[in-house]
Amino acid sequence: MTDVVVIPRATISRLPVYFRVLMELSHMEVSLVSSDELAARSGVSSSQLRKDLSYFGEFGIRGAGYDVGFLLQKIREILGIHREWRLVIAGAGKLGTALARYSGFAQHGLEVAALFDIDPGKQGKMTGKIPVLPMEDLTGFVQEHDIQIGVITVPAQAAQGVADLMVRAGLKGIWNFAPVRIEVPDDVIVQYEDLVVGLLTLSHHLSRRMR
Amino acid sequence: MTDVVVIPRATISRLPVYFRVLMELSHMEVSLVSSDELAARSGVSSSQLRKDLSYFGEFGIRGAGYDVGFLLQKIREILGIHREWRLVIAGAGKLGTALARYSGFAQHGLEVAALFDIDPGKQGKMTGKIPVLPMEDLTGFVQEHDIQIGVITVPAQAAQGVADLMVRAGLKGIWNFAPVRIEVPDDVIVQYEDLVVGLLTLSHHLSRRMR
DNA sequence: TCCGGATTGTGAATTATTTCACATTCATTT
DNA sequence: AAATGAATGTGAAATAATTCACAATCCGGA
Repeated sequence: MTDVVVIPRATISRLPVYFRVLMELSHMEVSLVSSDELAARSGVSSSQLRKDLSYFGEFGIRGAGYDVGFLLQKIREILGIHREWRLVIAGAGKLGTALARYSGFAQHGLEVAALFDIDPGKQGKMTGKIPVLPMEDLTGFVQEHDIQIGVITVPAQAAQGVADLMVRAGLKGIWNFAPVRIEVPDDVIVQYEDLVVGLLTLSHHLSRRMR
Repeated sequence: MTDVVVIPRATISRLPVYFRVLMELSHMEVSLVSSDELAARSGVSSSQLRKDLSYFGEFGIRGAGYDVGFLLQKIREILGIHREWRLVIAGAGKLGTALARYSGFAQHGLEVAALFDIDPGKQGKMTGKIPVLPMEDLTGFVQEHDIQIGVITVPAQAAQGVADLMVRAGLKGIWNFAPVRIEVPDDVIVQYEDLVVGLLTLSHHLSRRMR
């Protein structure tokens, strides 16, 4: 009877926020921060913050607060960004190329190695420093360049095919922007991202309020 | 003592998924669907689906299922997309221009009217059929063209200034891609969208599993 | 070395969300 | 018109997440 500690989904999604705030504090040369201060800057309650961190260990100093550098390193480890991840993007359309050039990733140890597309008109071009390659080269590229994560930015109807390709190539994590569920083996993790959800949530609240 | 029905956040975020599945069914000329079927296609349990819909009314036919067209219309109304929304995007960088051209919006009655940027090098150009205008023209444009929603895709440090501008222009809904909290009056709704969260969530799960 | 002030870490209480299970209701058949 | 079968709608139960509140502990000063 080992009791498995289950970490709430929402806790994980708040860690990147804490991380970012800690980075700011670090740049401001702040070396110690209380849960009250860190929570306020992150937009959560201080008990929420402390509970979130408590799932992973005891990182604070009672009576004092948290050492910014130390906590930063701990969150880095929890989020798995103390190591580098390399990723490829399938679909060199608007979204794929925008993501490829997005600077937010590099800041977190994430390197976009290549884009892939079935359209020969896009192949061979460069998006910034990143090459656009034929989709059929994905498997070889992934294996040669030690890639771990695949990003899907192709149209919905092509998403399952691309996912299958990524699974066969050995990728263990898929970040899926196509608005469809995809089927993958149990050892592959899929993270869904649906931009329309956010906008329609806003639309819903707006239209409620204007009613 | 009127009991206020509070609708779970998560319920709202599932409606766009149901909507999309219903659209597919509609294209497949399916006119009646059971909660089991609709739920399975949406990746939720059937009781979840029924409970979600029950917050808004009784839309089904006991013993039979849901009329696809009727439910589609009801969800359209709940999400506020039975009317048209017009939006402007502040920040004509990678993300802003990618969003401007994203076809997913038009499909939901959302029209991107213009992009705004402080960089004169970007002003005057067109992104598809959408003009890129100077940031100082935002207020006038919003008022002349009856815009309701503002999208922020500028760097974090510029986000608050842009939000202030949008508030002054009279926008009541803001979709914020900048990774910072912004301060707005109570009558303005802010929807946050942080792409890094999804990727770092994936990174976390991956690194746990590889441990 | 002891004391006072401050802040963490965490069980317990509360609140929110999901699932269960079945009474209710509707369409269809006889 | 009544009986049958099927699937919704929904209170109640179970589970999950958040907040509360305070004991535990640490820092710094006397």
